[in-house]
Amino acid sequence: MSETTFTISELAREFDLTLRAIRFYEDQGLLSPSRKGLQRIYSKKDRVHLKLIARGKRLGLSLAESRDLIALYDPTSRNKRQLKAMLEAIDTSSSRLEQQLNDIQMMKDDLEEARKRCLKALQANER
Amino acid sequence: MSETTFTISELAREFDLTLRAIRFYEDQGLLSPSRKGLQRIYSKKDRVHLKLIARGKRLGLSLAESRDLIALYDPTSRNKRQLKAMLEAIDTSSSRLEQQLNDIQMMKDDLEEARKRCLKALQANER
DNA sequence: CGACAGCTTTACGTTTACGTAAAGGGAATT
DNA sequence: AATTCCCTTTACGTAAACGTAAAGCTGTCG
Repeated sequence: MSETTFTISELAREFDLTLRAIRFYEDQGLLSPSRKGLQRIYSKKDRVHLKLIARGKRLGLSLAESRDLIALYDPTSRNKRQLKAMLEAIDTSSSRLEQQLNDIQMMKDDLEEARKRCLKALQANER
Repeated sequence: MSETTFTISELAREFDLTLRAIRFYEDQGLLSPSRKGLQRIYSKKDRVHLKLIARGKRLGLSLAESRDLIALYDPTSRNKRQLKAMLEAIDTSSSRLEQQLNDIQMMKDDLEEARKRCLKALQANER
């Protein structure tokens, strides 16, 4: 659209999401595009949010979890209690990511073995 | 239970799943425990399957996707066409894992930044 | 024997994350 | 003026993955 604003289909294309999905995220309070008449105009901030949502989706996060992560980006001033809660949330997320890294490594190993078995079977099959 | 068989609650504890979930996976054809009267007796193979399911779940896989991965472990003889299809499935899964690795790295970086901001805000807050 | 503990089935309910019409506004192109 | 394109709202529908009673079997412990 311009340098700083985006249409819904531009974002849909960029992040491989449907228009319906993007509107749904707005419904859930994760995006807040402005309007030009009826049409939605998305800001850079909206785009960042959507990027986080898409990334979270690929890692199996729920929208609620992505919402929490988005909140970590919001530079609103907070009191001590809130800040400590944020640090805890960050730790929880980090642990989960570590677990996922582990899972991915195991799965990669498994896939590599499966590939070998497959190739061997193909060779035996060739004759 | 013994060295080679498991009860449903043993597996539930080990993989942090509910009994209901495990029974559901059986319903979906991913597990096939034998019976002792009414009670389910799970084999080592069942346990392996469940481990794959749990791992897949943590990475956001659907049950259908986990089912496909489990099939890669099954050493049934296959024809050429099937073997080629398996290799394609393996490639697809691998690509997805690479994407996830990427996503995790970005998310870790983001979380680290958020943590720093948080600590800084806490410091400013102390005075 | 009674009462838990742990397992079972059946079956309806729920949450999440959208999909899918149906009907229409508004600008541009033919 | 009519078509086309892109966007909109409203609203009902759906797939996946279980949750949650309700009611019953089965072994063991006091």
